[in-house]
Amino acid sequence: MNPEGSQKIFDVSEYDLAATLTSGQAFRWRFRDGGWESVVGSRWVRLRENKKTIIAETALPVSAWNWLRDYLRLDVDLPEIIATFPDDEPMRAAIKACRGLRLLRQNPWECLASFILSSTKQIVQIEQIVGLLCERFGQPVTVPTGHERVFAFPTFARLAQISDAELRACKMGFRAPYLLATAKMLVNKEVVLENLHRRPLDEARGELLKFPGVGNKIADCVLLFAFGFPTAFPVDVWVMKALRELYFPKRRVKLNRLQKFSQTHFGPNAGYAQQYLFHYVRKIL
DNA sequence: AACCAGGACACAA
DNA sequence: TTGTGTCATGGT
Repeated sequence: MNPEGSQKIFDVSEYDLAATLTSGQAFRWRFRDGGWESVVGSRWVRLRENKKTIIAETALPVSAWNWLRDYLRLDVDLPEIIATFPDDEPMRAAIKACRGLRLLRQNPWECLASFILSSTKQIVQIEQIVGLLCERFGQPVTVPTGHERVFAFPTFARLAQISDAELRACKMGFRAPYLLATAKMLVNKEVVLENLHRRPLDEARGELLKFPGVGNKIADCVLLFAFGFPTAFPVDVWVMKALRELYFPKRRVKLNRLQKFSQTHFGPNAGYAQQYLFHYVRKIL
């Protein structure tokens, strides 16, 4: 393919790349030429899946692949996770419909910024906004010869010096001041994202809630998709629909009640269960 | 053409 | 604590 780059074959089982990369946890993966392309950190990468392998290809030489193993969480034993799900009808249906669905481990800042931009937006629109942001303010990364230009996710230091108007021009609307203020707080070290994964869940959530535009739902997304807290359970409109229609049919249950239910019912890997429900209801509704 | 989208926030009651 | 309007933009 590209003689300058590297290729690596990972042995995997129960890993559905398409489901994982399009399930609304990451917003920068695109399917092209038979593979999934994105930027992880500052590296362009293309992933293809065979029966029992994932083939990774980079544009630059790579000596160690732990950055990608970590991102894809290749060490996770999925059947072991699924075995902890509650044994009820909705979960059985979701598991059956989402074989191989995984959670990623994303960069905290990119994840936080992306989900600040996600509120009351459809996934396709979030992808568009994030795409514009990277294209306009991100550092260019090396791509295979002849490939279109690709950019890294912009740093918070870079975004902190961008005007409100420039951000709104990326179609993010009222979310622009939230993103800008968040970037500035990070520059000033009012909140530090590093090592947040070592803190207790509630403390880590408390730190994330300090950012403007971040409430419980977005905080839980970052806790789950970036910091790897296995019980974080973001409840958005889709998960709310899933919980209402699958667990409380024909009863008008309030969001607060659903959140309490989610914290007690889904076990030590509730976050994974949540992702299965999310992906499941979006397929059947 | 209405309705809705991986919400958060200020403000009522 | 629980409910309502508002914010910006575009897909379905």
